[in-house]
Amino acid sequence: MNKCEQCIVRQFSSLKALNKEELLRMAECKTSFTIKKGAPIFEEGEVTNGIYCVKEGVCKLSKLSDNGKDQIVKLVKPGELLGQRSMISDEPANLSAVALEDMEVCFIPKNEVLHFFSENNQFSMNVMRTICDDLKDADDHMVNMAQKTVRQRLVETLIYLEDTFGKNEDGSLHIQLSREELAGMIGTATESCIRLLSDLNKSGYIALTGKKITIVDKNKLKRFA
Amino acid sequence: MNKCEQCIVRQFSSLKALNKEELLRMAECKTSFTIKKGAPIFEEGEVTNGIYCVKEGVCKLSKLSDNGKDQIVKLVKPGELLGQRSMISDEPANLSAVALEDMEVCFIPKNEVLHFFSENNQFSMNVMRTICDDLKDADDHMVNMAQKTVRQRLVETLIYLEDTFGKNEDGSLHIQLSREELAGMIGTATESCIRLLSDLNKSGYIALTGKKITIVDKNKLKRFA
DNA sequence: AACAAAATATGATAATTGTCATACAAATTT
DNA sequence: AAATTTGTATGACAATTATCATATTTTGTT
Repeated sequence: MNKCEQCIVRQFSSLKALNKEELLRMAECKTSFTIKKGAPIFEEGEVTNGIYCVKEGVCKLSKLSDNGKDQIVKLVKPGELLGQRSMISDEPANLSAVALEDMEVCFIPKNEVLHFFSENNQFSMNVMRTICDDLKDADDHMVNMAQKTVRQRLVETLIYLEDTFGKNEDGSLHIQLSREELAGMIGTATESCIRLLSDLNKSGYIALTGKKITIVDKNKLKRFA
Repeated sequence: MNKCEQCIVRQFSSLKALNKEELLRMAECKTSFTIKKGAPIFEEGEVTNGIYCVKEGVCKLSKLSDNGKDQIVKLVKPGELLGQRSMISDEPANLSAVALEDMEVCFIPKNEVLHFFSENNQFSMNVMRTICDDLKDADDHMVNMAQKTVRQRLVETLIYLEDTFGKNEDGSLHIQLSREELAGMIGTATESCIRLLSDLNKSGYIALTGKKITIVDKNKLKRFA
């Protein structure tokens, strides 16, 4: 079992407020998992009984809509925690978490987290701030969904993906999403997503090479949207 | 100045965790306001330096989109607190709050709230849970915006309005929204909103009498959406 | 009461987006 | 290597929704 004290991602999460003693305690009760690309960490409606700390890999948080389509609400990077909201509200998960890449995550039981909560005010303030950030993002996202066209949302999502997850050496987006998943992020039909990508490609704003998407000129793309 | 201890709405908000002493302290530093229908409590981008406790009246939380339209993110009832997120994140308001009816609100300065935060764990847990509820609502709302048709969103909003704010004696929705505001809730053009209301009226699902909207058969309307 | 301003309503039309069908390409399995 | 499955692409068309123009009604003001 690895020591949380030495974990690289610790300093990027709410957990940075924990002291040595608390980290030792956490290391003892945590469980580490490896999750293969495409596998779920937890599913909507599941009782999680704790939180997950993402050490490596990216996952999507999504919700199945009545129309049978999966809407992606958020992408989660290493250093972030999963399941905080459900734990605090004491409810089953509202969203499903599915790995987009091979992942390493640690599970920390609920009672342990709640213990740190009551003992370490800085920690609980950190968690609270994270949830507040999520709420702001969700509100903003909602306004975009309601008021922007599919084309605008697609362009903004592509730029977000490059800014957040970076590019490969060849300049293409590092994060690999299927067209269906990309459609699930912007809230549209897969065919519409493919068609718009195709348009952007023909107009020279982006380049498509197999599954790879390359933003040719970010500023021009931004101005276009 | 009224005593917070005797305030009716206290028991419905996170403030119910405060003890007598804390309530006395709060009563001394709070400021009461009367806000006329249509007037703002605070605007997007404004530094608020505290939270507002809604004693009477309903307000809308909205955000101006790039296309010039105002998207309504949430309606806030008596007993709820405003500006919690901005206070915790230590950021200017992300949303504007505008009264939909004449209102009575109390302003509680930030440093006072933060003091209760550090002293009273139950209070901070209550606030945290409220924000978690908001986050869940926002996520769900986002999925609806992305995946449902305007008609579905309109129907669900009408039912939400009746369930949440009740009806007048004549059966019409108690809360009064302009067509533009209703369009701002469901994320569509005002004309589209009016047209769909007109359709629902002609089909007998709802009745329109001037500005008043009456849901004729809630179950039928639900099934229809 | 008369007027102006704002809100609601409706028509005509265009633009956007979704759906279904089908083709093609790539990945996976046999 | 052939075959099956899965993902991507495109065409044709229908449905939804937005925009602009213009009535009509309601509200507020003088």
